[in-house]
Amino acid sequence: MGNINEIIELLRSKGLKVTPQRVAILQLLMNGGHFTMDQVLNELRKIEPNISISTVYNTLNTLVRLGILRSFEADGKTWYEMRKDPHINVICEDTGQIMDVDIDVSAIEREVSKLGIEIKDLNVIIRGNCRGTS
Amino acid sequence: MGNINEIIELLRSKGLKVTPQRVAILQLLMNGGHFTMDQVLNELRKIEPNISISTVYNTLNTLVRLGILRSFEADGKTWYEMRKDPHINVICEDTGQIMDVDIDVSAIEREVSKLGIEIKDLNVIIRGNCRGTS
DNA sequence: ATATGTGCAAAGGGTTTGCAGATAT
DNA sequence: ATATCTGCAAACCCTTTGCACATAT
Repeated sequence: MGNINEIIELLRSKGLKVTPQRVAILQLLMNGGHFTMDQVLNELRKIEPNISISTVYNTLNTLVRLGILRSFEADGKTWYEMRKDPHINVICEDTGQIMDVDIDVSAIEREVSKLGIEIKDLNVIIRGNCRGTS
Repeated sequence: MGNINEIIELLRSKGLKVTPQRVAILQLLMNGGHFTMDQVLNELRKIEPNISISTVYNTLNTLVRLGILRSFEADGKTWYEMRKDPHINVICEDTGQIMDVDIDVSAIEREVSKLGIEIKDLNVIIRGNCRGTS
């Protein structure tokens, strides 16, 4: 997790320059979880104290465009996560946290494709109360 | 569709005052479709030329809070629609339009409930290309 | 050497807020 | 009569943009 050589390889393969900022951002996100720009910025400042808002946005948006990250909007902010198998994002109204729930959504994809719609991205966002789950 | 007496009844039943602005907003949304605040404002100004941004926001947010409308976020904006059976919102990247696709999502609801999560709202948002569909 | 990336500050777009005057009950 | 609602303007996020300097290749 967060393997540096893997990250360098990934950036190079996409034609991106390998900068400390980009490596740090990818290391953070590769450990899993969901982050807003603000959360990324705060974490990154521990490692790269001078990293700027625009660099974080630039990087996140670039990585989304290249398909490395996914983004979705909730609570008035954009959230970023590593792109992986389609899943469900559950937003807990008590804790404000977002968690992944791995449920098969291929039935929905199949139905929608049948209608002639080419799916670029699928987001299942559930707002709820996760008390009872840890 | 947009039955005025029905709307008046609805507002009264929620303890809201029946104002021309609220009636007009509900009439618009009861005909179906998805609207941003801006779209609502533009439509409403045809009927109530002096209606203000804050009134539109106030009304939309109040109606969401009372469960009459649903809202979700996409493309940096909040979208509003009448609350009805769970369905899928497909955002067409070409036309920018949002359309409903009625697909059963109860399987997902069941799975998530099993995990002890109390669902307050379920959103399935698909970004795609609707060429081929009309 | 040079194309690309970074940091800063300013601008942009959507949404909320505070408040005085207006309106529904 | 009065609690609620409306409209206006200002304030508040979050995100993007322009540009000079710095850095990776």
